[in-house]
Amino acid sequence: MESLWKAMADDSRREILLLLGKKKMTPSELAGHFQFTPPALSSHLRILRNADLITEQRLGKNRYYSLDERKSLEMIDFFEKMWGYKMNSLKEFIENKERKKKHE
Amino acid sequence: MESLWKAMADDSRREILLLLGKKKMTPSELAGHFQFTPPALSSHLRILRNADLITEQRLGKNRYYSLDERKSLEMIDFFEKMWGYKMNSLKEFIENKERKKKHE
DNA sequence: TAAACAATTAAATAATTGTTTAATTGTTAT
DNA sequence: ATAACAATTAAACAATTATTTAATTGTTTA
Repeated sequence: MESLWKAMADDSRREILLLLGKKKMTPSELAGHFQFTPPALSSHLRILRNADLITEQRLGKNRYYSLDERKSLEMIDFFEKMWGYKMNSLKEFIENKERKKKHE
Repeated sequence: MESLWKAMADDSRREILLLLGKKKMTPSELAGHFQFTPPALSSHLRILRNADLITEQRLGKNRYYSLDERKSLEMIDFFEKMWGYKMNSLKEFIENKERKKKHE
């Protein structure tokens, strides 16, 4: 497992992404939203991390995971090829948002 | 298998989508681009069809498959939730293109 | 330093998904 | 009707992915 698309294919992983989109969380905190055993959750987080969909930040005992925004561009690129659209406006939108974040 | 995201997760299926985006094709025609046995290809086409990513049109002995554009909206919706963006401009873009096609 | 905690990795098992071979359905042409 | 073709479905098998239990790593606190 390593592909972006395979990482997105799992229902629970997409839910994790939605949760991490709201705020960064530790695995323990995430666990409250699912039925997972800790290793199962850990495995999903590793898959999301390998796909660069989330980033990890270690702080003492805890690890904080948060959404890594860069990857959506790659999927948008696929839609662009698929439909032949030029989705530049969307790409610029996302890229601008990223640039803003960096300067916060 | 039935989910949109699982249908998208397979590399070959995404390639099929790119090919069908260019023009409608029969399975025999598609087969030229892959190593699949006919049943394997048929299985992928069924998965894409169940996910409403492609449509089937029977014509005599042949079946023509083509890209069904409606589904991309559902994935865009997910990105919208995930990033909290309002992607209305993109949605309108796609919806307009659809409306145009209908009147061709 | 020892105990407790957060989270992971490893190894085994369970579940899902993909591919093959064989048999079937429906269509055209002779 | 029957032969040939396009594509599918069914059933068995192969491969991949997910989940569990057990063991491990690193961090804090008593």
